[in-house]
Amino acid sequence: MKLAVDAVVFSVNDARLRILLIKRKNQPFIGRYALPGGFVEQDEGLDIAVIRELTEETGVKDIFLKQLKTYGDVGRDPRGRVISVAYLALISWEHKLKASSDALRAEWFDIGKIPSLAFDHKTIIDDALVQLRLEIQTTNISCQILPQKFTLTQMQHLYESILERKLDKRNFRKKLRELDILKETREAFMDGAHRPAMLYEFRNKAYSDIKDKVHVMLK
Amino acid sequence: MKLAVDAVVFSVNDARLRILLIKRKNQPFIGRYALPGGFVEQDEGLDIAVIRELTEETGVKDIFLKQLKTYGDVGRDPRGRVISVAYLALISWEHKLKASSDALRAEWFDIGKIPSLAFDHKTIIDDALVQLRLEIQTTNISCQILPQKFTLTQMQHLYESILERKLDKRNFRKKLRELDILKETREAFMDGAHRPAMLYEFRNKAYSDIKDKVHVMLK
DNA sequence: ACAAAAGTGTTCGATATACACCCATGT
DNA sequence: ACATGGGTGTATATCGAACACTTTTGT
Repeated sequence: MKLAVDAVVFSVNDARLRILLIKRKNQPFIGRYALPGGFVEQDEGLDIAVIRELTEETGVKDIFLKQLKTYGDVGRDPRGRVISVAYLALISWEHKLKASSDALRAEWFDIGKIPSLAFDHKTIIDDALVQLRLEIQTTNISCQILPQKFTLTQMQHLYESILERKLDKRNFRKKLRELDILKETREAFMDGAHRPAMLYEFRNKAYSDIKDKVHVMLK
Repeated sequence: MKLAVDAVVFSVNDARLRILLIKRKNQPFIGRYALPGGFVEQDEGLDIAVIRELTEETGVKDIFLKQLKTYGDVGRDPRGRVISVAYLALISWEHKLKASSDALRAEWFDIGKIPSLAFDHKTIIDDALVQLRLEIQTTNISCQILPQKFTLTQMQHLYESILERKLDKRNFRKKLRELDILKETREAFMDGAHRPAMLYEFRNKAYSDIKDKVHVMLK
């Protein structure tokens, strides 16, 4: 019986939610894409193992991790009994891939354009998305996936791509004002022939519930 | 490296939330109380393993199970590396303990009067309570812990003992009416020198989100 | 008659939702 | 001047919270 960890790594770029996948270079499922992950060592904690694997395989550092669920079906790995502890992982597009040795196999996919995957990894991603949808509505978890400084439109697009629905700009901003979790920087962000946008940052980047209440970010 | 499952089994009786614990009869922690559970067999799924262990140790059948979290700290078991997948388990007081051979060691404790526990089981219970508090506010999970037929006051007491706060009777009942998840039986329940209470049952005992929305049951 | 829990509606404040126009910039 | 996305407020509807008295039974 072997114990593995796998990470569903999300990031956002260009208003689209992205997921990190690895092209397998060993059997089984050689050539197929899979979640980054690997076996846990004998004297290694689970969280440590995920961090190690992500660093090895993707060069990514500074990752927010949250344990998701453990997958232990008997037939899930053709090599034999492998139990995998899945993690939800979030990083900002800023500090993705410093292209370590092994990292070449890591590729970002648009959520919704995910290729056929090895093992039960599609199921794991589906579960991760459900969890992410819950968390983004009830916690300040988006601070883990947005860049340090961001515009409110970027943030709204992140919410929209995770929730898969349009939100109302004025209501979204009003809610953010009430929550008082952001602060203005005095910097503007320009990316086209239009009025520059104010850049914001989180007052507190520690993961926490919003308003210590079940709470919904709305239309 | 060994894989175990442990279950945090909740039930409710006499308006108090109860938890099922086992007195250990082996080292380590001999004589201490612990969560029911045990090692997963080589060709056994996780869910199957929990059901088997619960049946063996407690005689309990017909249990609602939901995977909670996996505990894999290196030092959590003095015998060596043991990873434990924890489950939230709910049963109605009706079909608890048919006293199987091994079941004698199983005892129900009032939540809040939990003795000192083996391993990291106290942490697991704390995590389970957080999860249960979330679920009872957003799903119809209470159908898994209430008896088949129950009074609204019994149900309210269940909510109150899980949420650890008083709820308002009229608001609680109004909300239940709006949710339309219960139906009246035509039976009355009597247990003292007072007006008899109507017995209700769930329209649908399948676990599901309430109103497919994040939703709060209130004061 | 009294004690004890069951049952039942209304009012008020807070929050959710819907919605349209002006602003600053590059070309 | 126009095209593009940035930025802003108000009115209505829905939902949450507070609150007290009558009913039915056993003793």
